[in-house]
Amino acid sequence: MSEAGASERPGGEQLALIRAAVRERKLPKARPRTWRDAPLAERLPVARVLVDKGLVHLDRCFDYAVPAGLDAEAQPGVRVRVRFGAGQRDGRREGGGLVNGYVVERRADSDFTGVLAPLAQVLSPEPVLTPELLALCRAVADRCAGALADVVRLAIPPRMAKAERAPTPEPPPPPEPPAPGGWSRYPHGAAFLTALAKGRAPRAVWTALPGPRWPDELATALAATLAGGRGALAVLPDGRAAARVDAALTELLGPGHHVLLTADSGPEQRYRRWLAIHRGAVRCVVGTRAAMFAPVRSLGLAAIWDDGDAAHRDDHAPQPHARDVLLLRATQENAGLLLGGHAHTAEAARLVRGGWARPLVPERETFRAAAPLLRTVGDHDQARDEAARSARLPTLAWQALREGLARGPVLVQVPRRGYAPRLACDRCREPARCAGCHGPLASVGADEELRCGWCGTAERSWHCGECGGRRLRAVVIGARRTAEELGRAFPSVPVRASGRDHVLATVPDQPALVVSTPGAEPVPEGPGYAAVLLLDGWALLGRPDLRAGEETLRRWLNAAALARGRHDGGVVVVTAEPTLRPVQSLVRWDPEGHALRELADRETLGFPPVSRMAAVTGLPEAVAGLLAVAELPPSAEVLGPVPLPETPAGRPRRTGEPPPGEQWERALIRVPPGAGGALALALKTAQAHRLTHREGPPAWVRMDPDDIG
DNA sequence: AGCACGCCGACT
DNA sequence: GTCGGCGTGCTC
Repeated sequence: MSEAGASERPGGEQLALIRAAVRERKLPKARPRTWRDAPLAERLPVARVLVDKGLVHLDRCFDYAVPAGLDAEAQPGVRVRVRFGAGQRDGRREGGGLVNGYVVERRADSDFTGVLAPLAQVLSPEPVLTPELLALCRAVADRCAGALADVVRLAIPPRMAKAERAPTPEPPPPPEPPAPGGWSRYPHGAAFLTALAKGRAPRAVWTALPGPRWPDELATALAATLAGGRGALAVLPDGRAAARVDAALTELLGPGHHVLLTADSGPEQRYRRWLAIHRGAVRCVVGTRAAMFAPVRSLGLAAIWDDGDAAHRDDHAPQPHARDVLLLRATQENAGLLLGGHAHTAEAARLVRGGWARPLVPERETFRAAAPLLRTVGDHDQARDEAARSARLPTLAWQALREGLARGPVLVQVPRRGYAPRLACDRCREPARCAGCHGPLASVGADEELRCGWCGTAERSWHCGECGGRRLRAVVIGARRTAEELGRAFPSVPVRASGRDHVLATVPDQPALVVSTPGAEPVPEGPGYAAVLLLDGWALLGRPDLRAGEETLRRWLNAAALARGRHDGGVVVVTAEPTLRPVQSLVRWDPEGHALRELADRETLGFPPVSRMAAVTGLPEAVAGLLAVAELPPSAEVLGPVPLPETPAGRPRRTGEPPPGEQWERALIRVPPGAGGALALALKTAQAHRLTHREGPPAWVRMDPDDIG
């Protein structure tokens, strides 16, 4: 059976021959091939389709023929079904499963030399993958060394036919520009709102004042953008925070102007809301990270709250970070950007230092009026204090607690279990770092040999870079019980616990002992906590993590921001060495200064975010294999590989973590500023190469890894 | 990933 | 000769 024969209209005799061949199993059973005779679209008969398969080596589009019957509906952006996967035989398509995809472009011709398969079906005429969304997904995929189809899957929720059939209401008219409200407490606050309302694209890093007003301020910025006739988007780290901004926005504008996009809503409601945004019926979105791709029409403001929170990174491949996505959107869609929080990341500091964003910071006086009184209890004070030793609580903290409980709720922040850091200087608590690459030192194996967690170099003569100390100590946690004991010490007040599985949204303005792990602090209903105790800070600070200082300060500031102002008797006590940088930054309430110094340090040490990094993980063979094929940029520096700790039993395994029993390795690759794109491309190409050639077990690639020790 | 291709050993 | 092992490579 020749190609020519197949393209002829088969006569009865030929059909009989084919049937005989099928019966004799010379040919597999042919599917109906009505399309071959069906006429194609007259204009632009080729559809370029993004096939929904997230394989890196398939990270390109495929051309399909557009049957005349689908001509009208097969517009760019619509969902289609196509046959994909099987090869060809005798010039005839056979088999191959139906997969979903998106029409990306209609074309006059194809550069594919073979016979195009036809689109099998247009699933819906809704053009969900708009050119803007496609461009954004492409940029995100490139940045994360991921496949376009994977990113599109994050950006567009699964279709629900019922939601699509519902009629779309008209969008409400733009609201009146809101009053500045809390923004009048910031020197450039009103100007920022005006710029948004006038359709400009201001970019700001906002240091929010302590207290409960930031959701109103965020809502006001969104409303100002709406007033200027554009759309707005705010991404928050968790559902609780999103609900607060949602409530503030409803208070400000009433219902109908915005939607809440969080994981709580079911698939149909989620798609319904997404469609309302896509169709322009709603112009403002408040949500968690799933909202970062929300197709807001003519975006005027992309806002993110507390960008240091780990929840802002999606855990689906290729794990984009909401901050990165919103930065890309602000640039691509010419929108304003608001990066707000009580704390500051080094990434935020970099945007300000480079002049890309302006600081939105209140005057020192305003701070002083809003902030609580901040006190520290160092280890030395603690050791001297015999009386409090039994409760493992220094006198100062004890006093603050007792006095606070007389006036209202008291918050006790306790590190979560499992935050056991590795090694630190016995004298000054500075985390022990590798002399070569500044990675964290850890004691590995039974011989307790000291090795770098990044590059694996053995360290035989460690001494502390800060104080010259030569003794190391393993930093241990014993904090949770302390908090439990506190409850017994105050039997007359109720004890409320808030933690990971058990988060309290609010607490009433009554005396109560509120014990919480970082990030789960209940919002006080009244003016704030009378006192906030930040316990065992050294345990957070001692974590062998690049971001330990930044992260500790972030958690402290977020908890301290819930306290009453000092004029209302609000006190915050932190038990950590007062000379440490994050402790000093807390006491001075200086998140910008901390982030700037952090940024400068990381720059000299060659750390992110100035340098960029990628992590390659997998079985040793996989990591080595990928590194062997990767044509890394010449400036790239490979650290490791080193063995990766096994996934702790009990905790669900995250993507890119070893399955139980497998011993994985990790290599870090670091490039200087500007080479991040080239690094991502090189790693993606290497991935594709290994996958097409079936070269051993798979390796995981992650750009900008968070947990780099 | 599937799935079909092709090129070598045990069987009718 | 032919069936089928799974090593290789492609998917419009």
